[in-house]
Amino acid sequence: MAVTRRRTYVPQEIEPKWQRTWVERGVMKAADASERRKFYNLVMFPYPSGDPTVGHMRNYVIGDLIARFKRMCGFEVLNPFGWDAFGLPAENAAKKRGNLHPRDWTLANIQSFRRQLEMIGILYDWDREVTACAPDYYRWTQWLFLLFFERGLAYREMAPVNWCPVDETVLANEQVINGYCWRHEDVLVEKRYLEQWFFRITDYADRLLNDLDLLPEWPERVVTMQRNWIGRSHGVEIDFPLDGRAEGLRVYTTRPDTIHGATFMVLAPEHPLLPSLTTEGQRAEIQAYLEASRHQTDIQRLSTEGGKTGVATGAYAINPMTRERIPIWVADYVLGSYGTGAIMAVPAHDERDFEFARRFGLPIRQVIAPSGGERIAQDRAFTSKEGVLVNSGGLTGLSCAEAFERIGAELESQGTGRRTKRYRLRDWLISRQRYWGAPIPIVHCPTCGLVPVPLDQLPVTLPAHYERLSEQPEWYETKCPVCGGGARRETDTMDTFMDSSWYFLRFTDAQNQERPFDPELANHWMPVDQYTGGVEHAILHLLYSRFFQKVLQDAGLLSEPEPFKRLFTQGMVTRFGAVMAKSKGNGVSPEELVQGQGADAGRVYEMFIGPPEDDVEWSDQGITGCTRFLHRYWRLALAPETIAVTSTGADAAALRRKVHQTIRKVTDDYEGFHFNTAVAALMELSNAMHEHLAAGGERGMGWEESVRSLSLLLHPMAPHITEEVWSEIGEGLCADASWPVFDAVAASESQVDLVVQVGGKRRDVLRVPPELPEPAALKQALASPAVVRAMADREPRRVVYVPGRLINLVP
RNA sequence: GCCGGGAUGGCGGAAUCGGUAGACGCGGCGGUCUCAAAAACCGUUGGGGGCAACCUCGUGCGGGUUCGACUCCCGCUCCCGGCACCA
Repeated sequence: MAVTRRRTYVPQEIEPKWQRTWVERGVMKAADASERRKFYNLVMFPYPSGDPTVGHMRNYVIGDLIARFKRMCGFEVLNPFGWDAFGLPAENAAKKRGNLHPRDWTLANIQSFRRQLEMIGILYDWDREVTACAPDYYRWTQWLFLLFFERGLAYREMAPVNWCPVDETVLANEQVINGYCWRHEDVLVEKRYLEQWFFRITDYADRLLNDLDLLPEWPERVVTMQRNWIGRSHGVEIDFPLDGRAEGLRVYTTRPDTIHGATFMVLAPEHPLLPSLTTEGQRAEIQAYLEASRHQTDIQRLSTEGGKTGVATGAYAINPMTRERIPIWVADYVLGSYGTGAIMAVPAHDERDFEFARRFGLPIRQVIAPSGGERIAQDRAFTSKEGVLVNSGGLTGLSCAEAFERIGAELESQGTGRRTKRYRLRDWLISRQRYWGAPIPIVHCPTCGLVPVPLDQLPVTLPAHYERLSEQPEWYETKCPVCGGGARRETDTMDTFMDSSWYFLRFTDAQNQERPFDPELANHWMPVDQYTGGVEHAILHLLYSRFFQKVLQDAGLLSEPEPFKRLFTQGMVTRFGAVMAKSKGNGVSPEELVQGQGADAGRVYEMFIGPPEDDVEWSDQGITGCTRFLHRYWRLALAPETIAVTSTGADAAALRRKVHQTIRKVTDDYEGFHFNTAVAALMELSNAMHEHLAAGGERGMGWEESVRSLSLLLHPMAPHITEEVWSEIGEGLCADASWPVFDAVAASESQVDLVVQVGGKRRDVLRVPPELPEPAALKQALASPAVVRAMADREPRRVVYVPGRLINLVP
């Protein structure tokens, strides 16, 4: 008998069947031409490691949930997937396992990863799959490089760069964390002076900063991190005359208002004027200082906190406001790479200058005083801008802001300075000296110089043989595309962040053989409506992608200024206190989950475990609550007759009310990413349904509505079990069904709890209509024995009444 | 050091335009079923007091505002994340 057969819920018996059905029916295929409103849902494409855990699956479950939910709400959903498949881990793994090729390792991982996604029921439009290491993808990455090159945004320059001695390649600034390599937390990055490729991201600094205002649906902290990373400051460049020389010394300061307090100057060790400024008497000491600082890594320079070092050059500059002669020092607390590499030091109003002046006995002169006239502490710098000028000649008495403008204007009219801005952001170093990346499509010709590879010769494919490109002459020896003479291919590859900076565009037109994408299709689908991924990409990937979007907008290929409309950053999953990973021995694999509790229970649990933006601790027994919930749902939907009637008095209107309250709650929670409370609401509904049956409730239309609604609301989280139930109670696929419609009338309560307080303390609860008028409420409250006792013959001096919530009698 | 986020039962967490603190779940306890156990199901579960109706304390700590504070304000402690000589 059919009923007997389906009395038990066995996830392994139904899950593969529905996974096949969804694929056969093309459930997640996105149509470019559709009557429906588009919704571009994207999860960050992963680097395909071999052993994904349920921790990794968390954001794919979130993405799948949103995609399924939006489809049911009537959107044409684009929900694609791909692989960030270039990069060093593949090379390192290949090296470790002998003669394995990075490509083979990567492609095997992709297969395994994809299988695990599929077995937990995650659907994508696989027709649009993108693989960064495939020639038909990196061909277009190279195409985009050449676009940047033509637009003057890619350049080659000798520069001191960050070098990771383990990976044997350079790193972008963004990939250096406190002086350590981002991939090896115990490996110090070295400084090397090399010729490298850069992207002029600093040209876009203002737009990258200003357009953050277009992103109200990004997490505040990500916006803040980007803002700080770009680090725009407004200041003034000032030329300080040098004593006894014609040329000046240019400095950058954000505090020109403190110029009367500038009692010395400091040059960075790299400053070009340093050798010519150094006097004979100081030369030996300066040489020794430079020698010492050159051998220091960044981390060592940073660790000199609490003890700044420096040497006087013997030269002097003239303070243009006070006409004083002030000494010029060299110190490595001034960076050669920021501003002009030289500063005016105002020890009274800058902590670093203060510390330096204290150490070397240089004069400290206060020129700003708190506006309130308070005395300032003598043992530290007064750095507030809320003050007025003192000891500042004709400017004395002005506020800091007024003085900034006045001095700026004065210097500009004299031609000795100008107001300007600076950024912390540096140009993006994109070249890497390894094998497993997209080759930079440039040819070095001894006669023609840097020659871009013609577009019709793309892609410049990687040689089949796995070895550093610069070691493979048979690959890099070529002919110049312009003059035909002997030439050499660029042997650097591109940073993998290049691949991920535009993949979301390729998804809109993944099969295009003529161009990276058709602008019309890209503009149809873009921007990404919902982007979900880890916070670890808050700066790097998201900043680079925004940069690409803007460059392509300038090139006329895109119309939107920003690629990602709404961003969600999910937390990590830990187990036994550490981030879940196969290598740490604390991972739970998708296979284990599917074979144990089933994909649906795992998905529901991942959503229920905690707020999705928080890190959460996986609990092996915590999941049982979700398993029980699914079993209960199964029994309610398919075998309600097995639930024992233990009382009478079922209320059909109450059930219907609960159903509609749940529709509203779950819909709002899905929209607002409160998946944990959505699960709780569905559990509540199933509890109410169970009580309804236990109280002898009938199983007519109201009951059916509750089963259908619960199935639809649960489907995005637990698609297999709901699909199986739907095949018994509904038409077509549950995945294709429409989202339930909320009925406000059905959801409204005729009677609500009214809390009665006496002096702010809860004394009783009354069942009353929600809009009960105050006099009636007061009358009922005063009739309550508990209230009579608490009032103790006193009269209410005051009554606070909030209809539908509480009445508070204040004696 | 600076910026941001947080602290609620045994545990994960709900509830923040100020209005029943602890939804939902885990675990615990008691029970049904069973030869027994598991599973499932039912009941119960913040602390203290009381036979009970009830009373009382309780959202990191100390103050304050309010009829009423997990929620707002002031001052702390601790935890997490980001940045860290950017002039």
